[in-house]
Amino acid sequence: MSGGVDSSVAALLLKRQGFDVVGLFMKNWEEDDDDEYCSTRQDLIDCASVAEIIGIDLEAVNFSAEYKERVFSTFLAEYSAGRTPNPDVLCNAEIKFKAFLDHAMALGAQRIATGHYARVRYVDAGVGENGARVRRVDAGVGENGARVSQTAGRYELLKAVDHSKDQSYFLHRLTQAQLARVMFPLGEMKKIEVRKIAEEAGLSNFAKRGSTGICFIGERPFREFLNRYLPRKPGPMRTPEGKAVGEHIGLSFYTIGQRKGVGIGGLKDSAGGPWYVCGKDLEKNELIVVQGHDHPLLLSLKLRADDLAWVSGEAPQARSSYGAKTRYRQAEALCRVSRVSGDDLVIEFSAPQWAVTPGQSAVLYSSEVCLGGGVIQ
RNA sequence: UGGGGAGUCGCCAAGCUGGUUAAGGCAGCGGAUUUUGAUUCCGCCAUACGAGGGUUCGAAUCCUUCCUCCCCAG
Repeated sequence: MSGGVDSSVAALLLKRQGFDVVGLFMKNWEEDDDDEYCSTRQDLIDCASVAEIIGIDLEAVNFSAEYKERVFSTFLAEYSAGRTPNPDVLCNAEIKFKAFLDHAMALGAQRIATGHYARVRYVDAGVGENGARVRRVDAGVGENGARVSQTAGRYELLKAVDHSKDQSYFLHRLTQAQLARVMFPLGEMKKIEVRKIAEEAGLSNFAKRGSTGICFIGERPFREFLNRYLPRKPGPMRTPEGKAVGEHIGLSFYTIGQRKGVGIGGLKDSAGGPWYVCGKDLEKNELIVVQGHDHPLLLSLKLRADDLAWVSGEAPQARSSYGAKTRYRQAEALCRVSRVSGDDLVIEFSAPQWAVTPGQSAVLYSSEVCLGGGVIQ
């Protein structure tokens, strides 16, 4: 439980369904305990309040060490390499659904549940991707816990019913073993319904604003935050034609498609549109910028990804008509997988994608099913 | 130095045949959206028009002096 409405309602729903629920509050970041952006204290208070109301025990666990070691270190390494990682994808794979899952199991739990908007279903053996003989894995199933050891079928990660809140993107690196022990009680609900349930149940946080920013670290001025760990390294900003148009503070502090912070004002003979980052030249320490949101250099028809992870454990077939997302909250795009191996994957889109960014995850979908994905190169 | 041109918000840039509150864009700031970083959307952003004098009921817009910059001559 985070202290937000989602995980609170998730706990509430399970409790109502008769599960023996224990709330676990994770604290995974302790470098900013006293600063203005730290909301951990309040979050814990909210958790305690909710736990009291729904009548469950609450425990706190601290995975700060694991978080730093398995998530934050890669986060920094990626940024210093000029890329733009998605720490929350890693956080789910390594912390929430690994360290935390293990901890819960050690405590004697059968499953863990979170407030994510996504669904899991168990598919019996012999049924294809579009098979009809599927069996929902939800709160009603699972007395006997995980089925991962059975060779009979497999688990699928599905999008949330409410596509506008779907968070399967963040969960795409989860494995069969992990999914076998996971429940997402909110997968079929809409956010408004969740808040309504919270309000009706008298949960004090029913109207609490959703948290954003890197999970466990929270929302804060990003440049300053990054600058605490990475040094500035100024250099020129250039157009693809080589014209110098400004100065950057360090390649790590920018991402592809970024407009804010580029700081280029009006130029003598330019059209006057905003400037966007479209590339980085690490050798020369130059930031490449273009003018206009629809500049061709901001568009990609294909991408290569590696560090692959597939929910089923097996790579999907190279074929057409998959859906793919190159970042969270971007419309899914029609694509074909033109090459896939154990090491990497090449995706070709039917329509150009805007600001495909190295370090972000490319996630594949087959209609409602999240297949997994990799890291964009 | 002579001749020509220009000086309007951090940067571009309208307005400069005088008339209520000085366009717009970029940047910046604030907010909305958002469990990454971005994007997107909305709002704010020159009592001030290089400086000083005039003319006028009224000037960024006319006159004048000075300052600065650019171009061509030398």
